[in-house]
Amino acid sequence: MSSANSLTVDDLGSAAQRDRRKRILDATYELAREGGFDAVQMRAVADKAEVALGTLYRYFPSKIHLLVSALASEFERAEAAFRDKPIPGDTSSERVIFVLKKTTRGLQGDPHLTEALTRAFMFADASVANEIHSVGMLLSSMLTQAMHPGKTDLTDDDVAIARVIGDVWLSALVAWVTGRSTAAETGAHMENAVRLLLRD
Amino acid sequence: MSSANSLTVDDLGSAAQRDRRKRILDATYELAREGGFDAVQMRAVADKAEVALGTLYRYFPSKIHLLVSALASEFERAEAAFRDKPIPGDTSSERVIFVLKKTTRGLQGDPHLTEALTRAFMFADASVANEIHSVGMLLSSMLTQAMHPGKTDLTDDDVAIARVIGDVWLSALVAWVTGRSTAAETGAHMENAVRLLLRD
DNA sequence: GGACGAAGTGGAACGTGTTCCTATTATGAC
DNA sequence: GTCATAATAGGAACACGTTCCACTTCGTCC
Repeated sequence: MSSANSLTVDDLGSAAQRDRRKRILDATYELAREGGFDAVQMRAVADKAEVALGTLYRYFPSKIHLLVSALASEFERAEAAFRDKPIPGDTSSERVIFVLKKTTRGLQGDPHLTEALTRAFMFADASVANEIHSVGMLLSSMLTQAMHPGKTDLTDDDVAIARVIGDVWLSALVAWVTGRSTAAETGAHMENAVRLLLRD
Repeated sequence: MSSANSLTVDDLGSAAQRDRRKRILDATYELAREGGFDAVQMRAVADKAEVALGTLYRYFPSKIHLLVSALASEFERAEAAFRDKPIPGDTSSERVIFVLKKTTRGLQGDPHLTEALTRAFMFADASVANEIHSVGMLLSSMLTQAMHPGKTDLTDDDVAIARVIGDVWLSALVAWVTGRSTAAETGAHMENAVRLLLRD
């Protein structure tokens, strides 16, 4: 696995380059949606995005970087969607469960895509730290906002709870994408965890 | 990924076969300890175990099956070690933290081995369900025993809590083996989670 | 002890992630 | 406009997981 970083939008000077990057990510999504992790083959991505294989590797130094970057931009969309509208629910747990279920349902609507992104996330090593960190921050921010809408001075416990919920969510997702549990079990397990952590 | 199962000890008739299986797992451990996931190369395992590549694949239908089987037998050892001696600690949380820290320290003493086993576990798909299930049961049993030594009529909450702790442990482990968090952070995060879940 | 099927050997071959090299094209300084 | 440099194209080559095949050995039943 390479130690270089993926090229972000900000790294790219010209419009042509930003367009190449977008074509690559679009091709990745499409292949992932159709056939999951295994279908995202680097030659296929390059072909579909109409870039050379070497160029693909210049933009994303490995398949894992590529998929985790795709995951990160998916999360950016999700986080942005929650940021504006208030989250329904009277208690922390209701709001957190709302966010989890909504996000999870979104993912479960695209099982192959989710499988591809989750597998990549779990397989990522330290060289993907930047991309992983983005995802972690976004998830944590979504959860703490759901717990305490508008609150900025979060306690250590708030952050710890969000992190535990994030862990459970990830484990549940892995169990689901790898066919070890059903969507319903995933949901029930997450609700259980939230109930145990946020007793309000 | 193949859909067949790994051959367990019970599946194997002759002593020569059990010996082959053991040689394969020993070779796997040795390579994993030296160089982690990437160093466990199927040709290298076959060479070191002195079996043909085809035989290796007969015993373990993929690299993932092989490594998750190795993980399962590691957990069997750990679980057996806890089963006999009483677990020190006056409260549930103390005992659970003891078990987690002890197990984690054991794993952290062999970073490459742990990396190999954890990566495999996280990458496993439904075809590895049997092996995964063994690991899950052993982990859950260790945790519930630590929470309530000797108790047999566990409540749903007991089981749910054990599962959440297991999830956190796994996420922490993944973060550690992929170099995203230090051993100390891993420990602190697990303690936090236990404290939030078991308030006694 | 001979026959037969299962298990094992040795190794070629294939697919896909990754690397690398050369030729060509775009970009920017002057 | 010209040139130097970087970026891209196109594709060969390599590594390792996996599959497959022809052959040999082992265990078992008669």
